[in-house]
Amino acid sequence: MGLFKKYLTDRNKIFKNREVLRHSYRPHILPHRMPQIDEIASILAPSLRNETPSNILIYGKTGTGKTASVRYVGSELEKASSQNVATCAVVHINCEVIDTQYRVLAQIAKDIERPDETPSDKLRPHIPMTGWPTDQVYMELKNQLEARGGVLVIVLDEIDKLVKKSGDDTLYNLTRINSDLHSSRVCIIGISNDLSFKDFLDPRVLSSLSEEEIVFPPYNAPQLCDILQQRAEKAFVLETLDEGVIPLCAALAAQEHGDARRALDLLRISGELAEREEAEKVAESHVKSAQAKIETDSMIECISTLPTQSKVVLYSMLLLEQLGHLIFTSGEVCRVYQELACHLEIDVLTNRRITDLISELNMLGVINTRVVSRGRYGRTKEMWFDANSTKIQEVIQKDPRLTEQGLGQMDRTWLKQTFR
DNA sequence: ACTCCACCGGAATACTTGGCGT
DNA sequence: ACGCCAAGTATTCCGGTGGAGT
Repeated sequence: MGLFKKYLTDRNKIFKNREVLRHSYRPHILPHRMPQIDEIASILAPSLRNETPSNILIYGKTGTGKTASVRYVGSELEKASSQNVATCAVVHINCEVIDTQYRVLAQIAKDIERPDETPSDKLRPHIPMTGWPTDQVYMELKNQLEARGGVLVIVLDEIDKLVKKSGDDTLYNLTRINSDLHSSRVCIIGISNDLSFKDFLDPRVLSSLSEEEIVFPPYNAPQLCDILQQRAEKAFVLETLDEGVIPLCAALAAQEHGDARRALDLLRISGELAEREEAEKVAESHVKSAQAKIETDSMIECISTLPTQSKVVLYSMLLLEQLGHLIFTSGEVCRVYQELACHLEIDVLTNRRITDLISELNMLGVINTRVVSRGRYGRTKEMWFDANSTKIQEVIQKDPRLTEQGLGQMDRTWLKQTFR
């Protein structure tokens, strides 16, 4: 009973409304996105006169406000059309969740069902979540579109995921659906954060889909400041943020590709840290700890999901570091790995494979590597940890096969002799 | 049953500079 | 002093395999 009491009382010292800082929160004003919003709006405007708007392809890194902007324009469009004769509707589909042709078509059909359906609509068969041939779903969707008329804007969020998982058939069908329709029109907006997905597309689909292209550039530090400022006013109790907090969050996130989500995470976690240590205000020191926390958290997450073999390779490096080596070569790591793998009675991979795993660890940012040529003594790759490796060791040893007991019997004298 | 993908390793080729021959 | 060689992996290319998904 009394356990949570202290959390209930003076809890609102720092946060007024924490939800405002979450990714799912949708602000009413999107700072520094007016040019993009205006462009989208001007492209979609013909739909209010019952004309077909151009299809749009939108690019931009994560956290640049693509989805939020499109949703904003979409809701404004629906608002405008309700005062107008023409009927415009917007369907928003996240292709990371809905990732097959069947489910995309079914979802669109489901979303355009109107609550005020006439009796004849009631007779219309409901598309089941599974069971129909895809062309039948396609036909049914077409019928529904014809029945409701007007213009339907279909937003395909994370469209690259859809193309990657189930090819470009869906897009092909959707782009040519207009030629089968008489009393209604369809417009497609594709949102992607990966430019290279165009390569997987049929040229015809691509040209039809990218009649208009809009790029969302990353935010710079001052822009992120504005965004944070706007949210902070709603999220935090007045005067609980030190002056430098927001600029620091913005600067750190701007270094990291200008991701607004990252900036909001930083701000939120800074606040949570301050709250936890019952500070009066959020200080810059909290932001720095938040940054470190985010980094180690993602590192821990990353390492713990590594395949066993990679962990063993990483452990080999840790052993070398404990022997006082700050920098090790691939040859050394391979030798330690082989000994280690032998003791653990797991498959011993060849050096060929180890070098691949090392490169992978480098890509993930767990270690740093550098290729060096040592003249007569060959060419090798040097690697080292940059953060404190103790965290990494803790995570690695959570793997049941890599605990101290399992390795206690290992012949460490061999190690010491070889790598003095 | 069939396809696709992640994982694996062999062989060939690329790379770079200290050392050695001249 | 100069230039080529060789060491020792990196890197690339490619083909095989087993398991997951459909």
